[in-house]
Amino acid sequence: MTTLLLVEDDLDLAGNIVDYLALEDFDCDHASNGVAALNFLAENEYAVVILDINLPRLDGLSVCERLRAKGDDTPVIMLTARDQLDDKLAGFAKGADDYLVKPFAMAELVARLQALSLRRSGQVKQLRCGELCVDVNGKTATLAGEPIKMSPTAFIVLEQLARAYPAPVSREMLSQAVWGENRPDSNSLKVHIHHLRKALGKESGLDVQSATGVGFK
Amino acid sequence: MTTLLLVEDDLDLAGNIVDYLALEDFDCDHASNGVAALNFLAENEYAVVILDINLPRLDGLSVCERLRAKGDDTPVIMLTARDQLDDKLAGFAKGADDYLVKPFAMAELVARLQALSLRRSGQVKQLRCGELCVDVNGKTATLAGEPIKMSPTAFIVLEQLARAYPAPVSREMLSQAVWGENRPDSNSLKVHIHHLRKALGKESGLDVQSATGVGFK
DNA sequence: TCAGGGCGTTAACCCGGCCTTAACCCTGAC
DNA sequence: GTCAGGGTTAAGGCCGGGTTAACGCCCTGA
Repeated sequence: MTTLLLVEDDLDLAGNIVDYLALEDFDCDHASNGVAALNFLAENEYAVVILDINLPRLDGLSVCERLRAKGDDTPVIMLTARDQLDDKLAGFAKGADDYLVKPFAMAELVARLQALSLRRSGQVKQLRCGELCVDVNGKTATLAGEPIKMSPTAFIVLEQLARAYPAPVSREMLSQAVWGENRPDSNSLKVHIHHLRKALGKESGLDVQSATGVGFK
Repeated sequence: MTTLLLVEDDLDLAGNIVDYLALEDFDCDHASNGVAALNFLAENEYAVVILDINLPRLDGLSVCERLRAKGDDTPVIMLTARDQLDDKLAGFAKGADDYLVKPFAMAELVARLQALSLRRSGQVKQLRCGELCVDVNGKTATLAGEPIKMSPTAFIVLEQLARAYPAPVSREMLSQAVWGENRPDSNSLKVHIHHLRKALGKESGLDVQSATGVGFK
């Protein structure tokens, strides 16, 4: 069951979508104007946002723009009757991930939702970064086919790095992933990263660090 | 510059796409049949795959299916003349991330490519000034493709300059960005700018100054 | 029950790079 | 000629990451 936000002012259509998606195992929150949408988004995490462009109070393009400005990268699929190329480009320019023109087939909406949500977070059990292959389920990793021996926590760190690859991950993020809230005092993380580095050997990419950013792959 | 794989057997169309994408800073490998595509994918890493469905040797749906079976989750955008709903659903079912029906506008293809590639790699926020490319998240900068080695504070200065480009930035602004409130006494800024200049080398534009305004790019 | 090994944590130490500072140099203007 | 402003360079201190070793815990197997 994945949760998503539907932003649509046509209540009939919204109802249809909610009902249909319920059958497909999607749970919908519903906002009927742009301001409400932003409020929902500020308070909850969604797998995807379905965003109509013509909205009261604040139009969909602006909603998307503000969302991105806040650093939120929740996938957005725009839903609108405007089918001109410029409209589409405007949507993508504001940070949309997909753009569907009304009228559309429910089945296509579902397919696109799944492509955006399922694939993105979870589901993918194998992460690949060049020679490195991380099996999230099996808690194992291989480098150029050779299995890598490492401790559980080292694996957690590696998994985080692999997920974000090639973007860097902050120390904060890594601590969060390993310890949750009550994280230990000292340089434990340093040591784990050190172990990880040693486990990976010198080959392939290593991980780097900066004032705030940390490790690549 | 992002690299992608174009799989298309119509050589005229493929040529057009490659040329057009080159203008948009995409670097394309090209495969003209399904088997070749899988070989490319086995040996290289791509930001996105553009995949025609009607292909010699092995059709696009099968290519995508095998790719996913191997655990590869490179984003795939399918490109085909088949516009029936069932065709689209089949594409998504095989693991496609997007589906574009021919004929399509090049601009839309580019927009969708960017949505697929940029977003996945952690929201690459980059500022460009001619040959110079500044990655705000990764805290790195490249000049004509070559990474530039520089200290954190030098990067902050560069980022400010790149943001304002081509407008000049006041010393005041730069100090604010680097130090916040309690800024140091002496000519530290001068030194950092000097380091930055040296890091950038003599090439491309350098930075200038005026009575109160400072550096361009 | 006890011994051992793996793992996580902590502390101590090393090392390099970065930032700062303080000269000094150069050029252009008055 | 002097002065002011920016540019350059070198020296020194500090901070932070990297490395290593030791300790304690838990789980396992004898």
